[in-house]
Amino acid sequence: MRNAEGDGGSGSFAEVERYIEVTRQRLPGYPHERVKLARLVTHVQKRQSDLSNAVLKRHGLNYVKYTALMMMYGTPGRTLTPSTLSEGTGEKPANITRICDELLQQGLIERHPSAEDRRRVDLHLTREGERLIEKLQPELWQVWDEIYGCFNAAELRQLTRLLRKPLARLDASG
Amino acid sequence: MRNAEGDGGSGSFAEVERYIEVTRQRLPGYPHERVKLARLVTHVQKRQSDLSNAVLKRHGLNYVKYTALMMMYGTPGRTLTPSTLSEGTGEKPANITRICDELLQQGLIERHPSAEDRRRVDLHLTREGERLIEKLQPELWQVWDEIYGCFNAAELRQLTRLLRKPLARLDASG
DNA sequence: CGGATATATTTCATTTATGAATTATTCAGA
DNA sequence: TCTGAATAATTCATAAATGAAATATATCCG
Repeated sequence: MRNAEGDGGSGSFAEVERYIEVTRQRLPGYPHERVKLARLVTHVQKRQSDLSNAVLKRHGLNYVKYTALMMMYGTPGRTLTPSTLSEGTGEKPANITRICDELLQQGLIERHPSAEDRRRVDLHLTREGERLIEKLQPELWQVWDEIYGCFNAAELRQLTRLLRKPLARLDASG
Repeated sequence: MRNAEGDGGSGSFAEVERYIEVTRQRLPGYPHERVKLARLVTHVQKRQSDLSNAVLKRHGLNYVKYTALMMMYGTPGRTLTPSTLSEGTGEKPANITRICDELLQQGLIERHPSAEDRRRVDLHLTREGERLIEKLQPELWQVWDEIYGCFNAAELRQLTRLLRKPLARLDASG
């Protein structure tokens, strides 16, 4: 009743693997393992943002806004700048501005011109922002459990170690 | 190997790891490994879609449109339906409709009512679509190499095996 | 010092993606 | 057979994200 694809067997990704396999046979040299990995990453990412958005929506947030708040929460002084936020979330600066406008509207952050560098803006998590974050945690931990609960400690370490590699590589090469 | 792999180093993800660590100290029970993994997945996904979009843009495509075309290319008969596309790409049906409108405009696919089930629509890759795909491959393989070239065969297998797990799990639980 | 260049943020137009409602068809069961 | 539920696709209003240009400040170096 609740799953859209019950009969297909082991889930929608099986289908994806099938068409990658056909393509591999059509295109000599097709890097099917890398492609499959890329598709997996996309799917997992979609799932995690869909699931967490479902939770966050009830509290007037979405995944990006929440991540922004969490970055402030995890910063000494609970203050950082839009560019740090942009790097940390992967969102483009223009989007960060919009996100912060909204968080400001909601009273979850404050915006102040930076003292040291007047091009900069300091974004500071308000007490209300902190409270919201703390209230939210249990629901989100449940989401992470739902998605990543299938991994034991060793697998988590393994995955983390591996997925860091392509980021380091790209950082270096632009 | 040419990557600057130090984990205390320059990459933007080091910053992310730092704030996760602080948060971990503030919030007892914070599932920092799972959170870190989630953030990694987001970052890697962003990078791969950014990089491939840069290539695809030159050919009037984007990552989703391209994936849609590839799914058709890898399907016997080069024909499938919007719902298959939606599952395979992770995009919502409304977006698939829009995507297909555009691909149609570009002459890369055709749309026909399905014979067996008249609710359905058959999406068929045109000869021109095929040609575009084949022309594009070398450039894209370069992108996948740029991102995933850091992995050897064993690591690719490992990652693929691991990342399949959360998808299977979510498929089952809705 | 002062001009060129780089960095930080924002604005605005546009592209891309989603939710909710709608239409059409199929299917399951009384 | 008929009726209600499920499925497939689309439309439309709206949200979310981006690129490119604009603004303001900082830094580099003659």
